[in-house]
Amino acid sequence: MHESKLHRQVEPRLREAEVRYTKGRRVIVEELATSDGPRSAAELHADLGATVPISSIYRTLAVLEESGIVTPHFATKGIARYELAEWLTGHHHHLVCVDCGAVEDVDVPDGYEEQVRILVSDIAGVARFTPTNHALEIEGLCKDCA
Amino acid sequence: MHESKLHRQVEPRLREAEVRYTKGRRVIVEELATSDGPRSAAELHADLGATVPISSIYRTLAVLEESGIVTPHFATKGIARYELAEWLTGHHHHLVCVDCGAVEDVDVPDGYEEQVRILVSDIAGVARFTPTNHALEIEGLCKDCA
DNA sequence: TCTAGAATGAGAATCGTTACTGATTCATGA
DNA sequence: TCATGAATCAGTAACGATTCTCATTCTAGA
Repeated sequence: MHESKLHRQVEPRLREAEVRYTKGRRVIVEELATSDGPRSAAELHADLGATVPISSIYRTLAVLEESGIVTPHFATKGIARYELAEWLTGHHHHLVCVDCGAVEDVDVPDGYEEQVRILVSDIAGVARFTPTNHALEIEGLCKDCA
Repeated sequence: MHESKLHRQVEPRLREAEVRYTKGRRVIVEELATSDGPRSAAELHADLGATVPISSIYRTLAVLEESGIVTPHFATKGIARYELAEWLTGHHHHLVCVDCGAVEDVDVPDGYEEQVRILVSDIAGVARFTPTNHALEIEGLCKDCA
């Protein structure tokens, strides 16, 4: 996705939330857009060469989460990783390496995704649960750790 | 599941790992067996009426995890919840309430589960990923929060 | 029973994360 | 452009979950 297009999508959403789209926030959004999986605050801090204080990263992520720009992800013990929300990136699932903890995004072919949607609504119906989203986490060994 | 049967399953596995199946460990295993979803260390501490020190609970959970008796679960920010491993309870998935944070186990009918298994192995194949397990997390509102 | 190694209890230390504070930057209207 | 107040920033303190340390207690085998 082109950065400018991304910013054009994010900006109105933040304006609606009465939050400024500042340079610091743009940097985080761009960094998340170029990652191929969710990133933790510490990883973003390193990615950006420690140019942004860790506290600002946490604060920015909190603001972006509240505005629906990013979503948190908790597959690994003790740390939260964030990625751009699905309305920006499209629906996808995760490959979680049980060895090194890396998380990679994967797209699911439409036919399969349809099956999953049916499955989810059936299961939820039986349990009197109102589903809003679903996540298929595939655990295993990534190509580096295999 | 009868407690005695459960202990008969757990015991040899711990012996194999050269770990003792002590009274404190039995108490945690029993408590997990009677819960209908994963429990955090703090929740177990409360469930057991603070009779077991919180540090012992963490240590016991770590030992049980290493021996493959329990598996951790991280759907909620900042806290780990544990449940008996699937070889003791059967394969299942989770309903995660985005409002109150409660996690409930749910069984998936065989036909559906087969679809999911095929989906997982296909996706993993494309990404050169070696899957060991998968988890379908259904987020939404539980019957109390709807 | 005795002994060595394992497990436990209690508290301190650590880690990721969040909250707070004062300084700085920004957006707006004169 | 300049002044003003609001928003944001950086740095640090505080926080809760988890891990570590070590003295004590327990357990299994000699």
